[in-house]
Amino acid sequence: MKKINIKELAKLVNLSISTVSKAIRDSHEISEQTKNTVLEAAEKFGYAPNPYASSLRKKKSKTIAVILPEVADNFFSLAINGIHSVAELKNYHVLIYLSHEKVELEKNIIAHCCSGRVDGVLISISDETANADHFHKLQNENIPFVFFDREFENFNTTKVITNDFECGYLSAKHLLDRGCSHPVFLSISPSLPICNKRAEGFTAAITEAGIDTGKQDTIIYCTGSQEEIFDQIKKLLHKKNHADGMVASVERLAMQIYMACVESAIRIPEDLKVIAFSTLETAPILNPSLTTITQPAFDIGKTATELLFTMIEASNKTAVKNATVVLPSRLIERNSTLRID
Amino acid sequence: MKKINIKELAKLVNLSISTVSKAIRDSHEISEQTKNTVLEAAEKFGYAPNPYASSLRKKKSKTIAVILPEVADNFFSLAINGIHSVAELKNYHVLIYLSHEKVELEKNIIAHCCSGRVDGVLISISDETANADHFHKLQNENIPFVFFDREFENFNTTKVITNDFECGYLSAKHLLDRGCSHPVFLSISPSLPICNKRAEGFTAAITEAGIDTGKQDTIIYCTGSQEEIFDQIKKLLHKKNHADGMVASVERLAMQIYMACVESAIRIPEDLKVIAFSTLETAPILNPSLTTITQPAFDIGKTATELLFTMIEASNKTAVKNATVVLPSRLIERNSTLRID
DNA sequence: CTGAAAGCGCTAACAA
DNA sequence: TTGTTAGCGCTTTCAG
Repeated sequence: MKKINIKELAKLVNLSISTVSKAIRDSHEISEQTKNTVLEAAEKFGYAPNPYASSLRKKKSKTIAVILPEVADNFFSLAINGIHSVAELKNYHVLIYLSHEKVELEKNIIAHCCSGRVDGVLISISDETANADHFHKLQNENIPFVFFDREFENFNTTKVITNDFECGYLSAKHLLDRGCSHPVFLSISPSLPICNKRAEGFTAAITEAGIDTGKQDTIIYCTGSQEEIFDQIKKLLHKKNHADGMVASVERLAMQIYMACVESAIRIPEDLKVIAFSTLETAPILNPSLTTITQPAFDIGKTATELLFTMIEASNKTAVKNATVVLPSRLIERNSTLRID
Repeated sequence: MKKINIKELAKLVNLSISTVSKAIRDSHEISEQTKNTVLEAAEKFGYAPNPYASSLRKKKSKTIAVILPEVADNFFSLAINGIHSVAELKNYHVLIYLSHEKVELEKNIIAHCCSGRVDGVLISISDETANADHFHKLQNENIPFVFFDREFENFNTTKVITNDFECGYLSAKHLLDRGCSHPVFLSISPSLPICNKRAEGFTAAITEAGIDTGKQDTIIYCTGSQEEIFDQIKKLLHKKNHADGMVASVERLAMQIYMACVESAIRIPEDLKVIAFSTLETAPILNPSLTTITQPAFDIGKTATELLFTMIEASNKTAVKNATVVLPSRLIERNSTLRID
C-alpha cells in the first residue's frame, strides 16, 4: 500500500483539498455527511496526515523533549512513566535524550531543541553542568522548559524538585539518632545543586549535633565509573576509624556501598548504617533491607509535564513561569539503619 | 533572539538561498570561503535549519520510534541505553512510546509510526498482542522495523532475541538439581511468545525428569496489578504441598515472590528456591541474593538498533530482512537456589 | 561555484 | 458548507 497524500485522497472523494483537510480534523465547518465520506475513504486508502508537513505549517510539533543524565537510575524510569502519563493525554510525542552526565552533550541536545523540533523540554541537568548559557538560549528562543529533580540553581524558570535540604538534614539526624557518631555523606559531584543541598542539610544536622565537621571529612565525592566508585568506597571502609554511617546521595552509590561491605566483611547495620536517596523497589528485600529517602519520582515527572503544558498552552508564556513546586520525599526506615544496643 | 530562517540568513550574507543551504550542509559544490561566511553568520545569528521543513522535503525524519510495554522493568532501561548508544552515533532522534501492555495502544502507536513520523521502529510487543495486523501495516508502508526481546512469533522480519527455550530448560534443570521436587513456572501471559518459550523449555526439563506435569500445575499465570499478583503468589504459598521452587519469567514477579515470602514467613532457599529472568543490578545484594537468568539487555537494544539502521540505510529494504539474532542469556547462581542438605 | 524556481504535504485566509 | 490559493522552510534539479 503506497503512502497516499491529501491531494490524492481529495481527488478520490471528489472534494477539494481544504475540505478534506478540515474533515480529517473534524472541523465544525464541514457537514457530517462529507466528514463520513472523507473518514471512510481515509480509512479505506490508509491515509494519515504527514505530521511534518503539518508541523511546518502550524509551527507546532506536538512533541516534547526529555533530557536525562542517564536512564539506569530507577528514579528516571519512574519519572518517564509520569511524563508519559500526561503526554499521552495530550497526544504528544516524547523524545528522550541522554546527556550521560556530560555538559557538552547537554548543550548539543539543547541546540537541537532550539531548532523548532519540540514545543517544550523537560530537563534534569548533568552533574557537570556549571553554567546556564544553553538554558538562556532556550529561553531566548521562547521554548518553554522546566527543570525536574535536578535543577540549575538561581535560574529563573519553572522547576519541580523535592525537599533536598530537609532530607539531607533528616538523613543525618536519623543516623545520629540510631547511634552513629561518625556519619559521612557520599556525593557524586561538588557542582550538582541537588547533591549540594542534600549535603548542606546533612552538614547542618551534624554541626547542630556538635560534631566538628572540620576535623573529619564528612562530605566525600565519589566520581568515575561504577568500578572506581566501588574501589573508593572500599578504601573508605578500610581506613582506621572509618565512618559508622553513610548517606548515599544517589541510588547507584547505595549499591556500591552494599557490594563493598560484602567484600570487606563489614556488617550492615552493626558496623555501618546506610541510608540512601533512592526509589529502588527492591529496597525492602535487600540484605539488609535498605532505609531510603524515597522521592515521588512518578509525580515529579507528572507534575513537571503538567506545568510544561500549561506553559505550552499559555498565550503568554512568561505568565506561568517561575513556579517552583516542591514535592516532599519520605524517609522509610528499614533494617540498614537499625539501632544496635 | 528571534528564530531566523534560511531566507533571512541568505539576505544577511548576500547569497542565494540555495547557496546557503548547500553551505550549511557542507556541500562540495561550495567554496571554502563562502562556507566560512555562511557558517559564521549562522553561528552569529543563531540559525538552525528547521528539521521539519527538511524532513518534509527529504522524506527522512532522522527519527526512530521505540515501543515498549513498560519502562519500570530494568531490562528496558538497559535496552534504551543500548538503543541510544547507536542512535547517537547516527545522529538520530529517539521517540519512546509505552504500550502499557495493551494491544489497542500498541496499534495506535504503530498507526502514528505509519504516518511518516519515523524512519524505523524498534518494538517489544505487549503481552496482549495476539495478531499481527498492525505489523503488516508497517510492512506495507515499507517502514523498517525490528522486534527485540519480545517478538511476534512466525512473523517474517528481523528480530533480536535471547535463547528463551534453552533458558527455560536451564531454569528447571537448575531447580531440580538443587533439590526441588515440585518446581513451578510463573508466567505473565499465555499469549506472550517469550514467556511461552521459556515455559516450554521449563516443561521439557520437568517432563524429562519424569515429573508428571498433568497432575500438578506447573505453569501458573500471574496477571493483574502488582497487588493482585502479590495476593495470587501468597495464595500459592499457603496451599498444602505448595511448590518448593519457582521460576519468575519476568523481573517484577521475582519481587512479588520475595515480598510474599517475607509476609508468609517462608524461607528462601530453605522452603522455596527462586530463580528469575532478570537484569536486576541489586540481585547480588538481595536477601537472599537472587539467582538470575540475565539477559544481555544493553546488547539486545544495541544490536537491534544496528540492524534497524542497516535496513534504513539499505536501498533494497527487503534484502536485509528476516535476520534472527539470538544473544544468549547467562544463568548466574546465587543464594536463592542454594542446595540445602 | 552560485542562483532561480519548483514543490515536499499540509493549513488557513479568503472567496464563493 | 465548500473551494481557491498562498505560503510554512527547506532541498534539489537545472541554468547560468
